[in-house]
Amino acid sequence: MKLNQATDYAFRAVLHLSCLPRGRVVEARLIAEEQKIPMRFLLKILRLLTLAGIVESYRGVNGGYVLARAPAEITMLDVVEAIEGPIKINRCLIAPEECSRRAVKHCPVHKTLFSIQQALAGEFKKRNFQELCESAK
Amino acid sequence: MKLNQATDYAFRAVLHLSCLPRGRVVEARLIAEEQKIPMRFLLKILRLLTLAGIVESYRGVNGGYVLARAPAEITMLDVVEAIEGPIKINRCLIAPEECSRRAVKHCPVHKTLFSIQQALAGEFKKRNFQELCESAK
DNA sequence: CCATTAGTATACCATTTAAGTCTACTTTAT
DNA sequence: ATAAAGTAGACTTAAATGGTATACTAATGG
Repeated sequence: MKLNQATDYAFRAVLHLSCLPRGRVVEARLIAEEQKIPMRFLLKILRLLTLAGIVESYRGVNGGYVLARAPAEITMLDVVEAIEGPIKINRCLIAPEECSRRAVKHCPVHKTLFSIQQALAGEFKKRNFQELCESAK
Repeated sequence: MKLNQATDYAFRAVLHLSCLPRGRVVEARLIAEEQKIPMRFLLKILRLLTLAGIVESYRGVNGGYVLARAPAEITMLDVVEAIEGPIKINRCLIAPEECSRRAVKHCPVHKTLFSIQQALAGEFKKRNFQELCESAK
């Protein structure tokens, strides 16, 4: 029931970018130093954020990363899912075949967990990086 | 961001007991068979539930487990915490010393995660085993 | 056009955690 | 006394986590 360290780093990296003037490209190295994230590990995280369309990357001299859209349009859920994939709090919700048919049919636990999962996703979705950046000031 | 398999088993074990006539003592073996939980593993889980005061155990012939209180008084949060300990979605909330002072002071991420954590715990707390048992029928 | 800077792609590694099993022991009813 | 049932804790295997290393590609600018 815990977020990855990578997700925590991702929050901080996206927050860092969110607090910069819109459109400013910044190298991974600077984010790593500023946010105290191991450089190589951060690069992996930034790759995931890029693939998820949260940031854009530029290679070569003067390269780096920028937010792909306005901070207000990026939620914590976007970031969590970019790093960890869709939120699934329960094994059976991921692989229903792991539950015996009996369990699935008779066990209300799974239905309930699903609704809790939805609520949790909703909480992450409520928070965007413009707000986060404002409360950082 | 996922519950342990053990927690899922625990839900099912407590649900099983919740649906029995009040005060009925039942051996682990029966729960294991009925709920398709590996016997030895279930025993470990029941031990945790016992220590948490959710079930009571009786040793020896005709021994087994009973709920320690009414199903309506047992929430999913009780069970989650019995198995996994207090809900902590973020590393830094567990071990604040792992965050640099800088992060803690300047980073609104941690404050936000804490409020999400509270919401999540609230969701688990809302659900009790009387309700679960009723929806099992 | 090539040297430098910066991101990309993979493979690798060490630790920790999860899930489950094994052996030996204690308690209790009959 | 014996069999049934829970308790204790060491042990095992596999996967996930967190991080590193190596080699590559792309872009810029002198």
